Amino acid sequence: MKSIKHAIATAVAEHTGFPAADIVNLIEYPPNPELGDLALPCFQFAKQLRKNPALIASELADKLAGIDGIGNANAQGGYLNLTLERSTYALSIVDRALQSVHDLFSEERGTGHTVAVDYSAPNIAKPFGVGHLRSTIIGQAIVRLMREDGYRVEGVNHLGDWGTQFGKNIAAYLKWGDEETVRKNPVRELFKLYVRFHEEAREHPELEDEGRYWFKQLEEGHEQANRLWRWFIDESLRAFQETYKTLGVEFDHYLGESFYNDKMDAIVDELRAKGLLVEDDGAEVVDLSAYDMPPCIIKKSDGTSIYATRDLAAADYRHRVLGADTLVYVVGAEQKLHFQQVFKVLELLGRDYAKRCTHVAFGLMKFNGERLSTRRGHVVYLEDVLNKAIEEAKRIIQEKNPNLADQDGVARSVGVGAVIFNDLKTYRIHEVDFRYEDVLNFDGETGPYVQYTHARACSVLRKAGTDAQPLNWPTQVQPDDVEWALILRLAQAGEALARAVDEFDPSVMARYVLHVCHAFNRFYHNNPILQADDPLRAARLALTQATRNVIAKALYLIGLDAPQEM
RNA sequence: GCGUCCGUAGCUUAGUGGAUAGAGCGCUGGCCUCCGGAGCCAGAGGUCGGGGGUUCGAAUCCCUCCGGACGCGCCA
Repeated sequence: MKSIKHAIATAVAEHTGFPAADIVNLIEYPPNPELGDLALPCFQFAKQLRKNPALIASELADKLAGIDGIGNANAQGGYLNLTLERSTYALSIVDRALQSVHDLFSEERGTGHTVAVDYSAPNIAKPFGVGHLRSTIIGQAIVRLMREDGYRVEGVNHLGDWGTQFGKNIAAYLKWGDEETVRKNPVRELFKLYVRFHEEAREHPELEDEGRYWFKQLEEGHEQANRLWRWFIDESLRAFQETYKTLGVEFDHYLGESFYNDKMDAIVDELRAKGLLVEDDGAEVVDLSAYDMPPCIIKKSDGTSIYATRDLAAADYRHRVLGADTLVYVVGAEQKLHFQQVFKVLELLGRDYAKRCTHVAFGLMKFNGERLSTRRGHVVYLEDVLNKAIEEAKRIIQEKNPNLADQDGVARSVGVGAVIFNDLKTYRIHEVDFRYEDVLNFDGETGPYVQYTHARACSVLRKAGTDAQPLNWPTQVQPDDVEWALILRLAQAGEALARAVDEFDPSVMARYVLHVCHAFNRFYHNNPILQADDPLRAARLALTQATRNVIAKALYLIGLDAPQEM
């Protein structure tokens, strides 16, 4: 699609004197396919050229009719509408989808860049709730999308394994904990203790001091404190790995906050040497009032570190050791100010990568309209959600496809896919009110719908037995309207990837693949494939396989499995 | 109070300067002697939160008001 747009823009630039690069962005898809395949509104040119838009459009139509690949050009109410030569174009798109679907999606725009993506980052000794789902799967999708676009990507899990909360964990465990009970169900028991700590702290605020005391002990290397802390981490990590395995999520590095304990002094010293550190109420801060921001606390008044300090050290580590020139943080929108402060401090430190830091914010996840709060023990366990979805998938399989092999495996792919897709399909900044009735509905714009479409295409190809034969679109076949609509969708894969990457927004890809599926299902419904006669049958089989490749790739990019049967 | 974000059909939402505002869920109706009905087709349902402005053209940009969420120094 890009090359044809380019050819059009070049010709229009010649005629109007406007830069071709700007014209490319003006080209759009007409609201109604009867108008044409591509359109260029000519209103912008009117002022400069001192002609009315309708006249410009019709002059351009004459000019463009001769371009290779353009079947028809006509003017309509200030718009220049263009129709492509269907069979030529069908061959080129289907061929690319069959030979190398990667090339259909990617122009390798990220070549030469390394990006560190920070995602998931669950807290040790706390359950993995649905709230953590968003960062985890948005981040995983961004990793795959950027890799597809040619970036070298380092996925980092910035585990919450340090901070005052562990002082609280330790204090609570020493007060009320019992080794035996914790050992049996570590995350759940530790969490119970943590919640109790906050409940009792409401009546006895001195508990907070006790928590801070134990955190200070931890930072100063107190032996028992460190042993307990290590234990909490081992147990939690084991539980998290299970969840990641179910979700199909992977990381290149597990680098928790504690990893930076010995790397913060360098940053603090540098801040001090550059005169950026000032004392304020006993704490050491970077004053950001010149940028209309509250100060960034670097050291608390009791001398212990804080998350901003760790984020600064982590940023340097990702740049220097991991080689990243671009840093991406997939973290909730409520931390927006924090990241603005950290990025500003990096800039003040003279880090050249500071301008290539992005906070990919997303909206809060609520449950039945209520805010989830780990402190108050209000959590929805992700494990429970996934299990329910998998059960529902299994139930539907038994109802609709009882002879399917590997029902458990497929039910897992479909159930998990439903949960992931439900989260990714909406623009990430919106709040999500998690409701089982939505997640467990497998009709309409859902993961199972996309997977079903993929399985259906696979089924046709299996029956045709053509998997080994080279397929392609025979040029003597003219695509009909339904086939053409599908081909045009496939042709937009590259635009979908580029936009998803530029906006760090997987929902772009999720919506794209929904459009592909709808176009394919329409095609499937209207046009017999296997019973067609040969040039047509070959064409439709090729289109089916091209579509299957595109769907499979898109599903992979947003982190869903693509079962061949379901 | 200040700052940021969000407000589009009953619900979830797409579209962020261009043609009659597009989908899905739910609701109503139609389509399996035919490649998988987790599908396809059609219908009802919209003062694009209100008002003002900029523009040939505004859901989209600016101002203002209303509603909601989040944030605003030692939690992350």
